Amino acid sequence: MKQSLLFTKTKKEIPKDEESINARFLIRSGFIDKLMAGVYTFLPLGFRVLKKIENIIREEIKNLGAQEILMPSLHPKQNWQETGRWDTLDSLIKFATFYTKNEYALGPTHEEIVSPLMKNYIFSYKDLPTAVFQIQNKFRDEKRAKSGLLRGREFLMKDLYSFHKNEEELKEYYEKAKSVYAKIFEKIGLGDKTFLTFASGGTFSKYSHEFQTVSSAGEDVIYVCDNPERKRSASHGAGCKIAVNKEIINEQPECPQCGNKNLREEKAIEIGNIFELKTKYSTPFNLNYKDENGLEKEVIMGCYGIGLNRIMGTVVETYHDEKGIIWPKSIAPFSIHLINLKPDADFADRVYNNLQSRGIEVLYDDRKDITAGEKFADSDLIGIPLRAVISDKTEGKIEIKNRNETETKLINIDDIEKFVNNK
RNA sequence: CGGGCUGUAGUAUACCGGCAGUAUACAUGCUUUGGGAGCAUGAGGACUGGGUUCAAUUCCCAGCAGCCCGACCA
Repeated sequence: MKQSLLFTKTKKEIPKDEESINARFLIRSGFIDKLMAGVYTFLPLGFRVLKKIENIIREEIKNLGAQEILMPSLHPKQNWQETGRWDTLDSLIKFATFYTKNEYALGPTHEEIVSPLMKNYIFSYKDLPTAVFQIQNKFRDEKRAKSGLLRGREFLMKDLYSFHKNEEELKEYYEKAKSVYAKIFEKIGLGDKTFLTFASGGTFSKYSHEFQTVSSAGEDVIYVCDNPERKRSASHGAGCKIAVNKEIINEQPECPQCGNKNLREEKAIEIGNIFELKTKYSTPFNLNYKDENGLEKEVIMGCYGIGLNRIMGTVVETYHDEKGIIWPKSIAPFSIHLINLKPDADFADRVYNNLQSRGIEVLYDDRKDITAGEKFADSDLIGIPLRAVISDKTEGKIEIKNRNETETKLINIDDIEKFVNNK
């Protein structure tokens, strides 16, 4: 992508009325644009990041055998009345249309839709287990949207629903979902700071589980265990990686996994959660199946969510310096930021075309009449992990630098790929 | 939903009961190119409604919007 063609521009001024680091950097650098409180447009750069996150999630969720679908955002009133949540769920956005006076809701979650949907397809124990997921915008009437992408009124979410014959089968799936989730956050670059957190609400383990990323921008308070004696197999060994949510710390004052009593209080952002729904939604919608003996039984359900916008905001909160964002490679909008400082673009154009032909995602700052300082400042702000500079000083070579380092290297064009692919 | 603060140009801000100023971004021209460059010229502005007043962008009230704190958050 040639930067001269990018319609967005960076801004020097810090946006008024944006306190959070993620909103400030993402708006200044042209990743997002605010429409209203908690509602943002994803601009070309931001959209690329969102898609990267989405693809990582999609790829991993396949390991759970779930099939991707897309359910409507516009929901009929009746489905929400079946469960009573039309009246009890404060954050449900409800409205009546002007002409027909029909009443609808905008989907904040999809238990009320997916349960009657699957009733059309699940009849027998032979149809179970099965699972569906979607990546879709959700709507919630947050009383107080805040902190940029961290708490929005419209946001992209991956929601997965699993259907089982019995609780043992659900539990098995639930455990598998736990490890898939850990893998996802690892890939996105939040693994080191993300803790499997025990919260209230479960039954078979008496807990539900949240994935909480330690951050000063977080709204939640958790008590983390990073006991190095007990390393979680799925992680890279940053200790136990378990935490307890504040809401249950009094009943659960020690690490549920290793018994460590020295838990550390931290603020954290909830970026994912997993719930056992059991028959909470199969009952009102009569979602049943026939077992081997022809007996009618209720389908056992689980649900599993990940907030994509929130992940993007959390990454910016976690990885930045005073100059701008520092994207992890896996979700950066581009792999390399190529900057031309020479008066003529011949060599830089060749390098750009060469990289493109090798399938490397490159943002090429080909803008004329922009000073070196401004290009560097923009590059730091946008935060692509690798920067390549071509100037009169580089004499046919390319100066390369990681965003999070100060050391530069002069290399030949053929060696660029090594830097793109390696850490 | 309670409390507080704030609405001035695309953005960020200043002053003021009587001609609204600056920076940045934008347009044009020239100069400039290793850390947000310089000169010149140009275009662009007081959230909405009501009140007080000879006169309101300024003071008062209401609405709307935004931010912060709290409560809430499948």
